[in-house]
Amino acid sequence: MRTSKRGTLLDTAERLFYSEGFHATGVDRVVAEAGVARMTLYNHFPSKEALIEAVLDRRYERYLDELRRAVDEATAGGAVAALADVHCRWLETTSNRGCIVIKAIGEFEQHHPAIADQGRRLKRELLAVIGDALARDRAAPDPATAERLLVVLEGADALVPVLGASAVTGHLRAIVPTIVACPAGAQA
Amino acid sequence: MRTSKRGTLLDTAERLFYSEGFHATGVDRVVAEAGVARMTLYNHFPSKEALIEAVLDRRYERYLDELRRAVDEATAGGAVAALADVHCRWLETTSNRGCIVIKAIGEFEQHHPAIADQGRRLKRELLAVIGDALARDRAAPDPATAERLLVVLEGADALVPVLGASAVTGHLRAIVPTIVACPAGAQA
DNA sequence: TAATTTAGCTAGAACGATCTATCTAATTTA
DNA sequence: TAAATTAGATAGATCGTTCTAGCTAAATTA
Repeated sequence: MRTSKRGTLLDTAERLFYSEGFHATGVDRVVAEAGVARMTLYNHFPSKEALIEAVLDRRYERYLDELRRAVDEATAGGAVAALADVHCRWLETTSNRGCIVIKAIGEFEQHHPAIADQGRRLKRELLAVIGDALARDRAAPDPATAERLLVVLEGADALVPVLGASAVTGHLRAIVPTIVACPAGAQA
Repeated sequence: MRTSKRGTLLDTAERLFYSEGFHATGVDRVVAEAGVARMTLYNHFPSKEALIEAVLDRRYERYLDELRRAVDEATAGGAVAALADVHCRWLETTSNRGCIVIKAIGEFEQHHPAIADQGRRLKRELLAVIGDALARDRAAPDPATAERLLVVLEGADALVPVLGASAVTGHLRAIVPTIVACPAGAQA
C-alpha cells in the first residue's frame, strides 16, 4: 500500500483538473474526493503546481505510449493510420473535453511558465511520434507534414465538446490521409 | 461619454480574460486596470459571469464580422481562401493564445453551462460562415466539408502557443485547399 | 517474543490572502 | 436636479499552505 494514496491523488486530481479546470479545482476538493488528508497531498507533492505537473506528465505519457506502441506495431504504410486510430479511440473514451495539455498552457502561460513549458515539451514529444509514423510509412518525411497532422489532431481535440466525438473522429479519419498524400502543400 | 466606462470594462476584461484566463482573473483586477470603481462594473453587468458572456459575444462577433465581410467581398471561387486569410491575420494579430471560445467552454462546461452553450452557439455561427464561403465557391457544399475546415481552423488556433503564429498560418494555407479539393474523404 | 522506534496517515484548526458581491456616503457628471 | 461614478468598508466564502497532535501498522531492536 506504499503508493496507493499517491496514485489515488493523481487519479482524482487528473479527473477533476481535466473536467473542471485547474484554477477552478481547489486542493480541498481533490483531497476530499480522493479520501485522503490534506497533509498527505503535501507530503507527496510540494505544491498544487507540482501536482498539476505530475498529472500532466502521467496522463500525457500514457497517451503517448499508446501512440508509440501502435506506431511500432504497425505495418509499414499503415503507421499514420494506426496513430490516427489510437487518437480517435482516445477522443472517444478518455479525452472528450479537449486536450489537457492545451488547457494547461492556456491557464498557466502567464502564472506558471514552467507548466506551459512542460506542455510545449509534451507536444514536441507528440510531434516526434508523428514524425516516426511518417518515417515508417514513407522514405522521406518532411517536418511540415508532421506539424500539419498535429494541426488536425489538435483541431479534433478542441472540437469534441462542440461537435461530439463521433463526428470529430469521422472527420479525422477523412482528413489525415489527404494531409499525408499532399506533402508539399500542392495548391495555393 | 455614455458607454465609455462600459466599453473600457469590456476592453480590459477581454484582454485579461483572454491572456490570463477567466478563473484566474478577479474582478478587482479588471476594475483596477480599467480605472473604474467596482460598483461601476456591477452597475453595467449583474455578475462576473455576465461580463464574461458579454466579452465572449463582443470579441467573437468582431471576428465573425471580419470573416463575413471577407466572404461577401470575395470573388466566387476565392471565398474559402479569403476566409482563411482573415483567420490567419486574426491569429497573427489578435488571437495568439488560442481561441477564447474554446477556452471558455473548457473552463465553464461544469460550472456555468450557459457560458459553454453560448460558446457552442458562436461556433455554430462560424460553421455557418464557412458553409457560406463553400457555397460561394462551389455549387453543392456538403456540411462535412465545412466541419472539416473548422477542425483545421481550430487546430491552428490551439497550436499558436506551441508552434507560433507564422508556422501555423503557413500550415493553414497549405491544408485548407486540400480539404476543399477532397470533399468526400476520398482515401481511407 | 516483547518493547520500541519509525513512517505514513488522520482530522481539524489556523494562517493570510483573495474571491465575488453588496452597501454606504460622498462626489462628479449631464 | 437626477443619474452615474467614486472610494472604501464589509460580508462570507474559498484559496493554497502550514501546523499540531494523535493514530496505526510495519520495522527494528532487545
